[in-house]
Amino acid sequence: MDMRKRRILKAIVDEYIQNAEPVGSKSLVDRHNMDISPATLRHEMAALEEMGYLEQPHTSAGRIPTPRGYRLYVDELMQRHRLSQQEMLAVNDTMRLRIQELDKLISEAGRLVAGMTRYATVAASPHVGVSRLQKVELFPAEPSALVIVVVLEGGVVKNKWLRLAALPSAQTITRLTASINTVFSGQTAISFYDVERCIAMTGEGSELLHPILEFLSDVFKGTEHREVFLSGESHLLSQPEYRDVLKARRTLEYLSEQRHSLSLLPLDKPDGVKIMIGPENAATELSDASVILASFPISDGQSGLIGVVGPTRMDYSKLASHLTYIAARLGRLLQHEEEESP
Amino acid sequence: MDMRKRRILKAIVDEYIQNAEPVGSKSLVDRHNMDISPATLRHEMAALEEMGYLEQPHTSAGRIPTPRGYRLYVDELMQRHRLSQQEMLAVNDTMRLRIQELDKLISEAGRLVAGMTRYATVAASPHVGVSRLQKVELFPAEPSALVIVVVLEGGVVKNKWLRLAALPSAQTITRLTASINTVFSGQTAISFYDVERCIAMTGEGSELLHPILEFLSDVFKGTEHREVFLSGESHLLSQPEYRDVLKARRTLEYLSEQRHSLSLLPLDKPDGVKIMIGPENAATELSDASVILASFPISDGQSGLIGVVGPTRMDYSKLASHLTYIAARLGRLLQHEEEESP
DNA sequence: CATTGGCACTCACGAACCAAGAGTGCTAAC
DNA sequence: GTTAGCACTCTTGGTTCGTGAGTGCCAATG
Repeated sequence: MDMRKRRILKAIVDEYIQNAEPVGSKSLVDRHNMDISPATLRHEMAALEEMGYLEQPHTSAGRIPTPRGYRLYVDELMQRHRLSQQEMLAVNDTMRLRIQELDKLISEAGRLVAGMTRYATVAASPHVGVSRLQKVELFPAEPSALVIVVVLEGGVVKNKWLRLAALPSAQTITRLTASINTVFSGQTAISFYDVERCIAMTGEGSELLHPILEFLSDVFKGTEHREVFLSGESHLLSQPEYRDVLKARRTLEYLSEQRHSLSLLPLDKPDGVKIMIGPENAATELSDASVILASFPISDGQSGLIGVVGPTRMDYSKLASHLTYIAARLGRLLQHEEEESP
Repeated sequence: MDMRKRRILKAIVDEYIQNAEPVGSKSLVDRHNMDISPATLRHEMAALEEMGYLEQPHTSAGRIPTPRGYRLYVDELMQRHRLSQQEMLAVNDTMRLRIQELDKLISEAGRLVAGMTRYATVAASPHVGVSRLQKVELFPAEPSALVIVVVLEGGVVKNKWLRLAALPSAQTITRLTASINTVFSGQTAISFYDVERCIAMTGEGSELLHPILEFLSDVFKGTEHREVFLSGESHLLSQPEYRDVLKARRTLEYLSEQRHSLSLLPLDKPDGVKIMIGPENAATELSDASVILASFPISDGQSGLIGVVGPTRMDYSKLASHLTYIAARLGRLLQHEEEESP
């Protein structure tokens, strides 16, 4: 594949990304002041089509890139978009969000990206996989309620509000906490044997164990899948490829229903950006959409994901660099909070 | 307004809600086997139009209800839909969701409603307004991290993961916890004076107070607005009135952007269902949409909201009863968890 | 042999037009 | 007060047709 073909392909993809219209030989020559004639260009375009990088929506229309064309484009042709000083400043500024729960932070980051890129955005909490219990804490909170706080290794904190007929004594609470922590610290699930042991160890008040351990079990189960937050759905609708409501609905439906088990998420390269173009997506529902994902480290090896979803015709270059920057910033924010401001 | 007109109006609204098409005199007579002729019906329809309950999209089309028509319909005409045994069972079944954090529960409930009603759904956490601090708890969680847990009266629990260069001693932590609780328990905000007092009381280790109190302040601020969760957005697109992508986008944009300050939410009747039809919505962006909201009690006077958004042509009767039932169930679930299963 | 101008051909798109169908208002008769 | 009849209106869907952007092929050229 010679140099000229590459330049032409790049020009076509760039053009199509901008205008969303099949690009023809004449208009391309005009706009990109190339030094060849439309006829020559047509030859080359026919060749590129032959090779599978371009296609025609119908005879006698311009060419549009195939997924394979986009692939070559993102891998080799596109020039890396660099964030301007201004853009970086804007990110940093907005990023100074008040961090609270991890989940909140992540969903908020998704919203931020949606706002900045004007694309539909997915953000996912870490896939904790099996996560060890670090600590359980109980404390009375109201005349007749107990708050259970569960901390897992890696930063996940869950709590539950437990209403009771009567509040147990301080002593009982201490004993409960102690026995639960002794038995389950470092565990990754609740076994029948451990429950027995815990009941025995607790003695009086052990009837309270039931709801607490049930909650603990839910927490363990909950960490098995990542939680996925969606935002900026409306931006999908502003893309011309989703002018057809039915298509838009299908995509949106898929995104919001498969939220839980989004299988698109395996990200191998630890820190890189992953781009999935059209049919490269595992899900057939997304076979005419593209997904760009970036991961950000949260703590010891676990990482969250943030990315955008849109039509295959998307501004890969700009989005990739935006996502990289934001993910990096997010990772830094999460790992060394104390040194937050420069 | 005589009885017959009311019956006719009801029939028209029912019909239009089902079919989404302007209803004409002939088809109405056929389908609702009325005992009058189309011509008479036309007279009545003209009268109803005169009164402002009906309108024509264009001359020589059938009639559709005006917002005012819908209003009369929901206030006086529609028969209350009663949930079937099956439907109730389905609700209860799905409702047996694992309760964790309050926010999660609420957003999950929203998703549930979206799935059941096939409408776009909003769910809002309680508008706590000024909420008193009940308790702050700190505990070490990792070699170099501290988890802050803040409990407010009314059931809101917030936590934050605080990374530090070095973990303070157990003693210091106890002292910090004690002084914070002493000074701020029952408070609704952080005053400069209190901060001073707290620092003095803590003594050694008081440099840790800064990030903790900052978080506390964020929590106080955070409770000023309700948090709003959106789900089932894609259902909006399946309504024929949103076949126009532009309109759908505008509505969706409004819903997801105004999430924070949704001013549509003041609900006066404590336990009832509130229905806002078209222009009755404060927001002009929703002037051709309807909103049905139900509130559910969370604890002492505070309540959350759950509701659906759709075109003015919505199945008010069914939705209202569904929402009522779900909200009631939710409230019961939240207030007496222990007696969960019958 | 790659490049280019010329030419005939194709196809989506929008405008204009037309027929069918559903619905209306009005009027005169019951 | 109710109804049948009638003329009229307006949307909807299908067809036709011209236009324009684009193509492939070919012959001529450096």
